[in-house]
Amino acid sequence: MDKKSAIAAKIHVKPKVKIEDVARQAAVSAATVSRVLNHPEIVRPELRDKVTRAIANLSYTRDSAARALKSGRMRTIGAIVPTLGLGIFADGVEALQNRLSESGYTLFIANSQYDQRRELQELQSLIERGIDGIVLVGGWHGQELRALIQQARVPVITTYVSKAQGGIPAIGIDNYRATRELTQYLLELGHVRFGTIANVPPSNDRSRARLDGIQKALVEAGIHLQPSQIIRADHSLAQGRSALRQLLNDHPDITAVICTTDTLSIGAMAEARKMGISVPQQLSITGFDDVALSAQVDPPLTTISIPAAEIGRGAADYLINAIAGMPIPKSVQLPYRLIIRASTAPPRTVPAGRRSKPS
Amino acid sequence: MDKKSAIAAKIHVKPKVKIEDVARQAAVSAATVSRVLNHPEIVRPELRDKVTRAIANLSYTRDSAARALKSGRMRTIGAIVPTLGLGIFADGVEALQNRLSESGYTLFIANSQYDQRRELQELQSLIERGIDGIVLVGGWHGQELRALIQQARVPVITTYVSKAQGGIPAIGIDNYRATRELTQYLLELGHVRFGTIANVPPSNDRSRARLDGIQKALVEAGIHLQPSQIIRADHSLAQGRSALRQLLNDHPDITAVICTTDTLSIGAMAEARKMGISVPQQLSITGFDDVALSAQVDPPLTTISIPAAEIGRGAADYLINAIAGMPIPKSVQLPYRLIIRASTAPPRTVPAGRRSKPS
DNA sequence: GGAATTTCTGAAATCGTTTTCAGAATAGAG
DNA sequence: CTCTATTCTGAAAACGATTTCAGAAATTCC
Repeated sequence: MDKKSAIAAKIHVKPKVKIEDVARQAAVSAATVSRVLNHPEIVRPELRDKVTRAIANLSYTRDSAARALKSGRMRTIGAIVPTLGLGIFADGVEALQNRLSESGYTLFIANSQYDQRRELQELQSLIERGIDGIVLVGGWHGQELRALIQQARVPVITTYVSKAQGGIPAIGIDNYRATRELTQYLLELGHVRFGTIANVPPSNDRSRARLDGIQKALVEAGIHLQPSQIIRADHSLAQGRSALRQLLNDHPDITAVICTTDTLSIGAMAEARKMGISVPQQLSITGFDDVALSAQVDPPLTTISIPAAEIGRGAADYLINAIAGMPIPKSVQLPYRLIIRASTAPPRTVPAGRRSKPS
Repeated sequence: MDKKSAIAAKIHVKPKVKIEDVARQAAVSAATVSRVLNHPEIVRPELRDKVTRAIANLSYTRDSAARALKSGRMRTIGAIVPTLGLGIFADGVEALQNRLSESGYTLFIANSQYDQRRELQELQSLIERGIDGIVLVGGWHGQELRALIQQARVPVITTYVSKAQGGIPAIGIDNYRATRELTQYLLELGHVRFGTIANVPPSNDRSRARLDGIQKALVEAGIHLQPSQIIRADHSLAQGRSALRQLLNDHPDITAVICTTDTLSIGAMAEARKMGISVPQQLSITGFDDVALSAQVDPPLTTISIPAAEIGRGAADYLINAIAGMPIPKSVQLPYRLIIRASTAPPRTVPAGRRSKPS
């Protein structure tokens, strides 16, 4: 008997409650129920209450597929980030999701693993799903991707960069100016011999812009970096370590190391400690991103702070407005902040000690 | 003239190509096109080719809303995590998304900010969207939430814990056993006086299980922790710092501090360094999670490693199977690993020096 | 109190697929 | 070469909500 009823329960999957059931219970038409749901103000309060009660009673929830089909809107945004493993992206996505959720939108998420091929696939899949808007990271996207977007006629915004590229609007900071300012600060401190650790891949346009900013500032000061003064590294602490080692091996007289990422600089700082080099007395190190950890390491890291949450919120607002057909800016430039902490100091006037390092 | 054509272009939004257009071009019926799309093997190769070509020609993509409406499946999974800011969750979500994507599913993401109220809302929204499966984190969810899930008859899995609770299957590690083993290791090292830093909220059942595991191991060794030996802290480096300070202030003779989270232990280590206490010589510190940073700090942290990526993948597989009606396990227990690094050592036989701390 | 507005409500068409059902075409058997 | 089995294919009916259009009810005005 038990078994039988269990089976029966399983067979009778669910007599899904639909809008007409609500209409019947409230003794109105389906149209009215729909109106209560979508434009409550246009239906007489009396009826509205009856309907609301019936909805609660039957615990009715509308079928979003049917709704999407009829209205042509999925109420859904898609985001493709290189990886969620980076705090800075995770924060942005979280803010994006929160803001979207407030407006009744839901967020689809995908990650590209820094691979353009992969990004394109995920975008394709998202578009097939009929999303209403897209959030991308960075400005460097293939021609194919742009074509796909244009054909799908879906609003897009690209984040963490400040310049619209290929017609895609952007929201973020000016990476180039940021590192340029940071480098100028180091120059003002009196540094002359620099090393740079930049994250790969170079196809990453944010990394590229950051590197350009550094070089620009240096060139303006008459300093030209040799290729061996620029180490490329994966985005990891371990690579930051080995990069610093290599840098100091080739150029023992360097007094400042500029990294394009906090992770790299924290790795570099760890290695410096291991090598017995004191930061910032003997070596200044800077980062970029201002992740939570950066304020807590010893010494606290001088870096550039990116308003990730604002970027996320801004992207959400942008898309919501774009979908609603409201006027939208071509791109939004958010302020970065140069955070000066204790990992930077003027160079020793007579850089000694390290000079004697054998070969 | 330019203007006019621009307007015309704007007005003619998009003559969306639908299945019938493809059918017409291929000179078959809409039904056949649908079949080619969904069960290619049952249609004659000759026709199939014609249809495939027509699809490519018109670059047709099916409307997922209509598809979802008719077939009753959204091909969508929803995940609600406490926050994406924690690397451990971000990694899990990333793995989840990757696996889902391989199977043609898309991932909705929401975050609850560790708030049950919020979690419920997001779940409601996800269910209204007609998702086919749900991924939750942790085992402690309100009665309301369970009712909602049951009513929606959607497969669910809860992650990062190992025991099914309230009928919700789980995939993850046994947090209780993990800290118990870790604590036993410290006991074997010879430690007798312990401090604990546990992350709040206590409603967090993973944190709770970890704390229980610690206490169980200690009690087995005849050691009872006083309330003041257990500090509760938010999940942040800064709180780890202040917790350690408080702990040592109240109990200067402690030789080992067990933290329920790497973040807390890294904060604690930073504070120990500042206080001039050497780790592990004077104080052993342990963490939980094995985040990327833990291997890189100085000294590298002894901790428990959680297989986040496997959890993500496992959750994806579980839901995909559940949706397909395949047999599914009640819950899956994945192995954690005790990673012994350099932040732990036997206690000094004569704990000196720190004793003299004033007050 | 009746006519002219104004405000609400309901019936029915529609969104784009999927799928059932039956009929057409092909193959196989005698 | 006809008759029965097999495959395949197409017409049409869902899926469940939204929205237009027109008609009913309530309100206002003279």
